[in-house]
Amino acid sequence: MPELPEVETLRRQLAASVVGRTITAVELAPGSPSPIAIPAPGAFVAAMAGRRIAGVGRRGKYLLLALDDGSTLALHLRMSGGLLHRPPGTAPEAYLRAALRLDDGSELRFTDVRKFGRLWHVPEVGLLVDGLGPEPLAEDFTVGALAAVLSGRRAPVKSVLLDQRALAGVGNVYADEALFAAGIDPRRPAHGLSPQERKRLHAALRAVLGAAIENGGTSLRDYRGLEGETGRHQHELRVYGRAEQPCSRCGTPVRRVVLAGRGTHFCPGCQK
DNA sequence: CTTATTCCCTGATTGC
DNA sequence: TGCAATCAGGGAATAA
Repeated sequence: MPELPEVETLRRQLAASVVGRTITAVELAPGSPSPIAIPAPGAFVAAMAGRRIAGVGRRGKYLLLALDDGSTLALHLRMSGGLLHRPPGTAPEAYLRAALRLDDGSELRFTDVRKFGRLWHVPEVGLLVDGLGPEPLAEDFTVGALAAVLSGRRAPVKSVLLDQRALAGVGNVYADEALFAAGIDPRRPAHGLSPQERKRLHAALRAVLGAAIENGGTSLRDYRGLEGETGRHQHELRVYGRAEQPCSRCGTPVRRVVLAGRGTHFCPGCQK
């Protein structure tokens, strides 16, 4: 499940490999639903040809390719989407949904088993990302900013962390990991955290997300880097996917419950 | 405004 | 061994 660290890993790889390249053609695999959200597929293909990739950004879990005419090609991998940069002549992957051919003959390929991922071509990127909450790794994301995110929210703190309008980029894996690192029970009402707990959660979010980026992301079922390589952060997970196994810190079996419709992992011994 | 639930989609896993 | 039912989950849509 690509979350902020996985998308950021891809962004950094793209910055080093495709910025400055020009898109010569786009190929879309048949099948529905179309991976192109906006505009209609035909218009999308026509608009891409001849555009130079001027830069690559990220907002939450959106990857944003800035094009030379000021428009943006946005990509969201959702559950099982992948982005690959392949040399000329590479055989097509299974579940290939879209390919951007570049002027050096290489291809940027979007694959997606479960077909939830989407691409958008928009003249103004704000239309897509303005509703997102703050970036947890931004310099101005202070403890106070986290307090503002949590205030007035009676929902479980994990549900709020997953809410992209509250906080951008955190998904199921890193929400569980950050709450473990902060020693907070994911079921606690968000507004009930003490100042000390908010401080711990703030530090934990930034530490966990930062470490995952340094490790090139978490490769569980689906995520791969731009060259198809696996990340390394799956080896650092403390609670996610470890139900019934002893907590690495206190030995209590890790519990799994369902919260916000998502599998939620925590240590009853460490997280109060 | 809030929170909870359903749905999309398909490979992997589980149950009989 | 085979086949059907269940599970996984990001986010949009819907319900309350």
